[in-house]
Amino acid sequence: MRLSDGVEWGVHACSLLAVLPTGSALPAAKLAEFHGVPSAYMAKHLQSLARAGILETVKGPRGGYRLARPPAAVTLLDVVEAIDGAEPAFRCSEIRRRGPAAAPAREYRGLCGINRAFLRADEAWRAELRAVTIADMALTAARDAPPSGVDKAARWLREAVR
Amino acid sequence: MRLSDGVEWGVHACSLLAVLPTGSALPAAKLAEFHGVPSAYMAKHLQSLARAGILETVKGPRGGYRLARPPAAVTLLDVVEAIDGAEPAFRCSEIRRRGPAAAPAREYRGLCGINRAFLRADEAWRAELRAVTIADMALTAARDAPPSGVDKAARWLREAVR
DNA sequence: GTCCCTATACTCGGATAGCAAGTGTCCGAGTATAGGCGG
DNA sequence: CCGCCTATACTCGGACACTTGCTATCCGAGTATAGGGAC
Repeated sequence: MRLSDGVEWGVHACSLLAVLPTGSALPAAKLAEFHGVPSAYMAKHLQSLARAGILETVKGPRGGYRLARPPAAVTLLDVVEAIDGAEPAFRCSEIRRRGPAAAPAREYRGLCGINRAFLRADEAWRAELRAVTIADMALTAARDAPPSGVDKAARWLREAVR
Repeated sequence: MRLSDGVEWGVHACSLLAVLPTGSALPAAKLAEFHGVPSAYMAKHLQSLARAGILETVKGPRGGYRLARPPAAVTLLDVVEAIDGAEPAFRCSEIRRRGPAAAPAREYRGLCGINRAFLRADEAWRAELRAVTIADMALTAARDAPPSGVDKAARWLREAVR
């Protein structure tokens, strides 16, 4: 089981957009450059985020992406589901209804017990991600990063958003 | 993000092995037949479970697989990690250290905040799966299944383990 | 009748193809801007 | 000097190859068993 790399990029991108001056936007190419990742692929994931209503797009010159909501109103789960999809990791194929011991399908009531257990685990995972917001991530990143890094980032941002 | 299908098969297989008479074993082909899945592929996952010490193998005629521990001592997490691997779903590629705002690598102390958040979620997921055992699953399956299905399964098992 | 030996058939185990989803890239559609032109 | 128009360049957006890892399968190595033969 592996989460798409795009999720990591998406969270980082949103965290950077969270500290953007109000009203301004950052194009995909700049976001990719800042994180040192391929521009075209970053753009793909930003599109997913925009489609999900997390980012809003500004077209034309001086356009780009910006957060569509306050950073504190965007959870990690929002980003994960936008990029990776909202389906649970465990997908029950109802194999209990197959094989020689199977009963008629209509006699099975409720979900398979195994499925229920995995859905509970999935919900616990989601709850944890729902409790963390992009605002938290931006703050943590600023707090944890080396001072020289924060400084360079601020300088770069001023130049990029010009 | 998607969990391997083999995990579902593995849990079902272990649940069936949990109700096996003590000392007997069930070959991969029979386990596959019972669940209506391809025999060779089921065998592959059973091998993973055996390698992880969850199942033990009995070679030769009347051989097969059986649980290596009491069903209550095998958790869903054990099965998941045996088949799907134990690595966390989110893998941090440290992109914070790349790009124009990066500081020298040695200045970064501790894990990336985003990574920490995802690891917390991962741990919550694991804790939930660690709390459920194969014994629970076998019991639940027997309780939830239609009576006719339980009956057919018992009959089939008696015949298969012969 | 009992013990031993051998051939058998059945089991697991790892090495081998096929396929789907994620990874990475490109070019076209649309638009705010900047400059030039006319009034 | 001011307002309008047009051309421009910059942006996103979806459609197109490629690679990795999961899916599915096969045949070989090893062993408990069952049957036959000797004592």
